[in-house]
Amino acid sequence: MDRRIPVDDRTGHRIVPETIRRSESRYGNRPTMKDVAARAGVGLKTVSRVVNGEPGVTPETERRVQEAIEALGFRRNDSARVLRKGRTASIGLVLEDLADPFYGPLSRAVEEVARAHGALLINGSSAEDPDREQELALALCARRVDGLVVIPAGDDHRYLEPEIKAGVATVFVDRPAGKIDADVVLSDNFGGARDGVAHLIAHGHRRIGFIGDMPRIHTAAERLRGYRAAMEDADIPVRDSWTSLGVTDPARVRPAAEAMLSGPEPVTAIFAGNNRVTVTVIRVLAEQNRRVAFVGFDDLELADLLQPGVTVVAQDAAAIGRTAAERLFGQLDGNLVTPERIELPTRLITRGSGELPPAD
Amino acid sequence: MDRRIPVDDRTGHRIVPETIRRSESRYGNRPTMKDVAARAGVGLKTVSRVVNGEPGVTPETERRVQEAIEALGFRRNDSARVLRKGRTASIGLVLEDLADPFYGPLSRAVEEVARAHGALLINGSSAEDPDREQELALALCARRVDGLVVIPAGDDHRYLEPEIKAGVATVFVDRPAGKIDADVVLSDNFGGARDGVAHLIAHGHRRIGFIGDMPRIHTAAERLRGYRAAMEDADIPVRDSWTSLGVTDPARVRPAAEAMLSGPEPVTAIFAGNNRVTVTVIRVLAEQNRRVAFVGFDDLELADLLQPGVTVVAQDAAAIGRTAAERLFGQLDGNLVTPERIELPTRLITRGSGELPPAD
DNA sequence: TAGAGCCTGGACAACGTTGTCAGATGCGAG
DNA sequence: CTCGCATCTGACAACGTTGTCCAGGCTCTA
Repeated sequence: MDRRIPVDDRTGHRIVPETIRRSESRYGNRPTMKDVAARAGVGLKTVSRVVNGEPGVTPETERRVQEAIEALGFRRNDSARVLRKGRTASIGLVLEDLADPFYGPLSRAVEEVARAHGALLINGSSAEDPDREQELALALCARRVDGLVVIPAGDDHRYLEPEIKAGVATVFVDRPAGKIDADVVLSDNFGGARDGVAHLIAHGHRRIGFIGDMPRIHTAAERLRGYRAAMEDADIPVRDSWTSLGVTDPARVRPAAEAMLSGPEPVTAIFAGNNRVTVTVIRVLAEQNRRVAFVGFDDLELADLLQPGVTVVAQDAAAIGRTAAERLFGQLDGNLVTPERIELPTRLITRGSGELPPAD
Repeated sequence: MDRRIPVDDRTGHRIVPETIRRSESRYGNRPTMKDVAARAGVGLKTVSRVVNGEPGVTPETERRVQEAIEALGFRRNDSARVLRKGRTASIGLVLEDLADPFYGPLSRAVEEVARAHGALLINGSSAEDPDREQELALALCARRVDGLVVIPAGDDHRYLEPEIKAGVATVFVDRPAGKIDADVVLSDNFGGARDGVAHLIAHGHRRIGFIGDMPRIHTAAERLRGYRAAMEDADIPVRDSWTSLGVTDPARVRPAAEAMLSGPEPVTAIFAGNNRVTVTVIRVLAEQNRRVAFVGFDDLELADLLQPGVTVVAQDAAAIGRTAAERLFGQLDGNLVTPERIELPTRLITRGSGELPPAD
């Protein structure tokens, strides 16, 4: 393959014949409106009119144009359109991890609302990394998405200020934005956790463990606060050994749970701060020979089929996504001006594990 | 809200004063390279050079430009860039439903590969509707995505021919493309189902039920074929009443399963054709007082915690996504020319339900 | 000190589309 | 026959960026 390409001695740039250069600059050579116009024997603008269904074209002309479009396999280049019109009819969604079952329905809900508004959804996963979140969000802004739904990984979103000022609609989801004033849609994490723990207390438990994520994550902090509030409401002092923070991966949740269950003052019930923790705790509890009550935050598929059924505080991921997206398009339509914080209620689903009495 | 907008009597177009129109045409007024150039007191191209890290700019000039960029909150408009360069550095993913737990990891895997190639991922759900699939795929092509990963809903993809000819890299996933020749990445549905059913047979079952989706769906047909092959290999004639096709929603799977389990020749084991069927069948089996063996296609979270654990034929969604995406970028790099069909192996995970003996 | 060569910077066209506006055409009325 | 009007059509600029190419200033050497 000695197909040497001549090089400009001075600049080092490759010198390529016009014909080759053309086919190199894009894949294949897509027909443009100009090509269609030429083939149909009409003006450029007439083609544009036909493509966009604008009035003022004779049926006969339209037919000729349609024929040419068909024959050439023309498809309008939306990039160029966007450049001209200013709006891209696409919105961005920055979430943590699309593989997480919580985000699938959320993303889908956002997509459905976007679709109803004629917009496409571009999404990316931050992998819980603030830098990557920023990189992604800004890349989406560079694409000139009309709006941005962000599930924050970091806690400083001032980098979005110029974008918001420039008119990019922005809604934060699941956790509030850091250091800027913006719309937020989230679950009532505090209330949900408080209710879940109160549920355990109502069933006679006093020594209740809490395993959650790092408190620097807003949801984790709120749920911890809910746990503490419920305990305080019931006048139960909380032992340090009953709470485990900052662990979510199985290898570390397991010993944390086991420690709570042994110790001098073993817990009789555990509240899990999120779905990943829940899964591991359920595993640990299944291995115990005494029955320990359990309530988890976030619902799980098949939770009702386990023995006992898993009682959970459920969030409605789809509702959150829908609300956020609607808020976003509300901003775009210019109806919404002042940022708002919308808290969606959670729902306690009792299935058995949370109703077990203390095994003292 | 009587904010009437004057309308041109003739065209019906809204007549909007220039000032408003401008702010309507884009949100806010984003600074352009021209603005940056003016502020920094340099030429347009110099700004471009700085933004793209091209050589040939004095540190001092670069500093001035950076300062202006900072001050104005400039961000390059990638739409314009795309128009000029021909490539969008984005790929499209058309899947069935992002809320389905199978597609989350798949999508995420595609995203990771895209990211490694500096591309963004735009995805959309077809909701298993062929028209919507086409609409989505073509919308993505209009955006000039560099490539397209499609999980087919329909069975005729000739509408993509002009796009493929124009250079849009295309890979089909999970099911082969209809009526066109293109890359496909899928699981060994036939082999997986055959293995799963053979596993049941090996544990002594002869009356084995199959509940699957409509055979017009390729995966469903292949799995059915696998079921039949396994039965035939063991010289077991299949009763019509043992197979139920075309049902996936719980309301219809339930009676189908119950019918197989009663009847004159009740099955002693059931093979489920996909994850949605699996969930319902497990529910039905949990209510039975005799133990029925079970193997499902597709893994489930918590499958190991059920009593008994659920034996499944697992697909590796992430591997499928990764393979497809790599194939896509392979096409884009011009390495791959002839379409190929790549089948990924499935894995039988034994957890108990599939090892139950027949309860005759 | 002049000339050659390098380095930096900027003017300009082009990407494919849409908005504006004016020209062409056809028809009916004066 | 000419004018006016309505209808249809097309030339042209602009969107914001990048590739090409040339100019001017600098350094280095003879």
